[in-house]
Amino acid sequence: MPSPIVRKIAQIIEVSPRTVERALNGELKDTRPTIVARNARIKQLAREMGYRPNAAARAVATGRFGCIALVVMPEQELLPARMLRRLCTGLHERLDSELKVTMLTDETFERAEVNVPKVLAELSVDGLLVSPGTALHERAVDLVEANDLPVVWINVQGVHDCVYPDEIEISQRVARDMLAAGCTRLAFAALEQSPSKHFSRQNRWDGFAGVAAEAGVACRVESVAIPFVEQLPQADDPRLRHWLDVLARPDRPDGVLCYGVSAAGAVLQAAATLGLELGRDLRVASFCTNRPHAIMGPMQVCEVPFAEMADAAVAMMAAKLERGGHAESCAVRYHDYGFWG
Amino acid sequence: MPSPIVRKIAQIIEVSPRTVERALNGELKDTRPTIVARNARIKQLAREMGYRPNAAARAVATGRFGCIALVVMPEQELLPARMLRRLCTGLHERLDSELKVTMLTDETFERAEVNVPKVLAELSVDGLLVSPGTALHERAVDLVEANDLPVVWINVQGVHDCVYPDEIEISQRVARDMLAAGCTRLAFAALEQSPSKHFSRQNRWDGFAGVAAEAGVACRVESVAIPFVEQLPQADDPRLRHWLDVLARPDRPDGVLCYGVSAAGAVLQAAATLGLELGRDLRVASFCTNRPHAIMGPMQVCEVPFAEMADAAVAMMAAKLERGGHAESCAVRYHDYGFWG
DNA sequence: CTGAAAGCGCTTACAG
DNA sequence: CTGAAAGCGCTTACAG
Repeated sequence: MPSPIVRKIAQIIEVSPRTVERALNGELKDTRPTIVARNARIKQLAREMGYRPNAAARAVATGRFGCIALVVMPEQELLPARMLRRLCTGLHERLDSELKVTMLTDETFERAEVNVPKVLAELSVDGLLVSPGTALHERAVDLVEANDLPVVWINVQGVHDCVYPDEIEISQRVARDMLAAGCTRLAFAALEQSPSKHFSRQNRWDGFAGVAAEAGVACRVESVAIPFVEQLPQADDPRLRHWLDVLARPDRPDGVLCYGVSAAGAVLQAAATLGLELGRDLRVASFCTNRPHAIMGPMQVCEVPFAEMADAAVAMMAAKLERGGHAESCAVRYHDYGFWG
Repeated sequence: MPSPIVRKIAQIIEVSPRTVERALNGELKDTRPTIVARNARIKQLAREMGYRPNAAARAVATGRFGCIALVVMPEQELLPARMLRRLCTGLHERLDSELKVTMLTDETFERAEVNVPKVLAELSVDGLLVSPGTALHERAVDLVEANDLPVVWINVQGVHDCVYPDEIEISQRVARDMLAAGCTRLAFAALEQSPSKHFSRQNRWDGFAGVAAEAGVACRVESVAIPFVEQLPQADDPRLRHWLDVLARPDRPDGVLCYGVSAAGAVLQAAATLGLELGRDLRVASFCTNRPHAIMGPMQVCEVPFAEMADAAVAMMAAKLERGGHAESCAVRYHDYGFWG
């Protein structure tokens, strides 16, 4: 049975409810003025009476939900607003779909069958975008794959159905730029904790060190172990101490690529403290998740291309929804923006 | 008609489909071993056959969607992951609901009736959480209120249905701390562009300057005009130049509260350049949206309590869903964490 | 184009 | 507890 509002409109206009629905859906292509006017009247009435089509009812009838889920992990800070933004608009434009955000918590993993999020336990979306951040829990993979919905993995490196940044290419670019600028002792600044499990850690090093090796230039890792703290960096931060030490050596590096801004902050501050002039004595480049708004110092910043990854993920989802099966993974290129102070 | 899987299970167990559904929903409280075993078998079969209840069908039947929308604006970077996290878990736990994220784009505002997002144009959620960031577009208010769903405004200051941080109280606290530490010339560091329209701009100044005035201590605004750039701060950043100038004066401030980390970065860097010792010559405090991971220098950081706002928003939504009508607005207290280098 | 019917999968309400 | 029926609001498919 049609909704009360639709029935009331039907009564007023003196047509069947089905005709009202057709007019509302724009299914009527009759161009005769009478019909066109009637349809306009129907739409007008619907607006006045506050009619809104029930998306759930349509989903039941069509079997499509018009909704895609974004599955994320709780630890991660890796949910940049610009990615969310592009996912929203991309899904809207390309798939006429909305975005549901779900989180896999620790509880989800612990109590097996009990705490599965509704998106995975019920039928309510047409596909899954999974953005596990830096820590891809094994149980998460199982949970997602237990579902038979189309899946696209974001920022995960795999043979198919993955969208990830081309970390190697950008790292090579940075290394070449440093060499071209005359650097002779390269270093890769990293932290030892969690992100080390993420492919970006290895890829960034491989690309950077690979170019150095080819050129016969020294390159080493400077990795500081600090407990992974959710708290602010401290005044006697171990990262800062480490870099004060490294940059004081006679054979100090003159070109440093930092895994993230956390390491970069330490390098820059140490350099400033030691009176090194950036751009001359030392060149610094850093990856970052979000563009830093605060002044950090003259360095080159490589922003992880989350917006472009979102676009690629939507495109891949569209292809899978249409054709089914697996999709070829997609490495998204960094568009770095130079910034040599 | 029940779903094919349910019917098949019913056939196997030799009961009616309705009984299968009851078992699956845990509606059966009969403790007789035979029944208990049968129900377990039903659940087992459902699992094996990959049965998942159709959320849309349930929504049609019950009139509840089990979903809340988060409406955000595109310009904003104000969608901290921790807020999203708490919204997800809070809605799940307190309302057994999920979260749909929608964005109001410029197109939404321009072409009136055409580009209304589906969440607002259709029936698909039980309520609206609106987080407009720093720029509350007037059309956005209209669009949201045209809907008759329960609404909660996040980070908006209004008489009812709003959840926002208590900017005045925290600013007063900072001012008192600075005075207690012996500061005699206070300054509020701000930028002139967009956030100035947000209530936080006025409130932070009012709280800070109010305490200074009461104590008879000088307090002024140092507001730098820079074009609102989506690009990185530059080497000869106007903010930096301004603060180099301000801190070089003989009557330079010795206690500075910064509107955000963008301003704070300039203050800290200028202080370092001029050889001022933080904590002795100069005390700096700053608001921030996201906890900075990079070392910025010894200062006090007031992190906008987005997680707590999310909790309050969920609680308010729960209340409105239950009781209807308006809810009293809720000012969320900052829990600052001192950090004096 | 129009209308009456059946169907989507689930829940509510009512007999047995 | 169990089952048959009706209903939620929309779409698909089929006559007129």
